[in-house]
Amino acid sequence: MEKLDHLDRRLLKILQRDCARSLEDLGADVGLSRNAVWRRVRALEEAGIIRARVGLLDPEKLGLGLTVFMLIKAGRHSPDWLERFSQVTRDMPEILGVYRMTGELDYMIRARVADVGAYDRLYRDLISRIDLHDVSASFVMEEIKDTTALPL
Amino acid sequence: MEKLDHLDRRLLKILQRDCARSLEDLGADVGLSRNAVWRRVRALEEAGIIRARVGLLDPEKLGLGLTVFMLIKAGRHSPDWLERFSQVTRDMPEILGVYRMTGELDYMIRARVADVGAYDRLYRDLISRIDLHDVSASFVMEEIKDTTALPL
DNA sequence: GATGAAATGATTACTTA
DNA sequence: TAAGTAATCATTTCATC
Repeated sequence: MEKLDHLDRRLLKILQRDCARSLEDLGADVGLSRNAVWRRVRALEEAGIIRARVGLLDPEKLGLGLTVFMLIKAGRHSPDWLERFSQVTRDMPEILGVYRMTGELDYMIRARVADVGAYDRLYRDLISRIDLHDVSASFVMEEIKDTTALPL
Repeated sequence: MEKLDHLDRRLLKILQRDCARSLEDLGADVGLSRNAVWRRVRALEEAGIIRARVGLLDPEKLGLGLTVFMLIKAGRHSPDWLERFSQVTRDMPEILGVYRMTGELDYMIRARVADVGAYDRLYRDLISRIDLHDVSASFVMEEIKDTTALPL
């Protein structure tokens, strides 16, 4: 896919906030026929620019009121260790994000759990599966902002 | 809305990975007629358990290859300061997440930018708008996992 | 929870600029 | 190459059982 033009950007801007809008509706917003919109959206999907359309659930209502960030030092730094760490964290559904970082801390984990007790179980579970040198947790008291919408 | 049953959970599990599936399709997966699925999904939306349906875009393909976490100490702790901090960060589209934390650091910001230069502009922009005592940045070298799907 | 009708929306083929 | 028109096909929505 070639460069995005102004209309592509406007469509993406809308779709990354609400992907349930009809083509007609989108067309009215950006000033195109529903077909022109359809073709553009399909091209954006095929190019992988739109990676997925997903439902965003309310964590509070599902009993997942606590977000925790875990700051991790690895201890070991072999490729095997990283491979295992990746596998283990990908397999744990409470873990939503795992990032290898620059700076003092080696890795950061973002997780969603019910409460501090559930975090403790997650922590024990994790360290039983993989060797970690140092782990410290920071809990989120307030989510001031949290969006999946990228700047366009 | 009353408690979620097994079928609700199965539907949510599917929808939070792909919300473009047809009702028929979903029904085949969970063993329900399209209409039974329709009613359940609508109830989940009305209860706010499904908060939104959004398109997830590929940050790399949009020239936003760098994720940065900013660890922030506030300096001031007045309600006014917090109000202004919230407003300022909500207004900056590169900033995707802002969290008030327990522990030593007061706030954490998650942002997406093109490169280190773009981060520097974001940083300057932020500190020009709000008084911050201490800011340190950690860049993401590798995204091992990053999902919007909650554990069900 | 199921059935089926009516309304809406998505997709295709074709035409135009 | 990109967009519009119109016909067709699929899906959603809703009344009724």
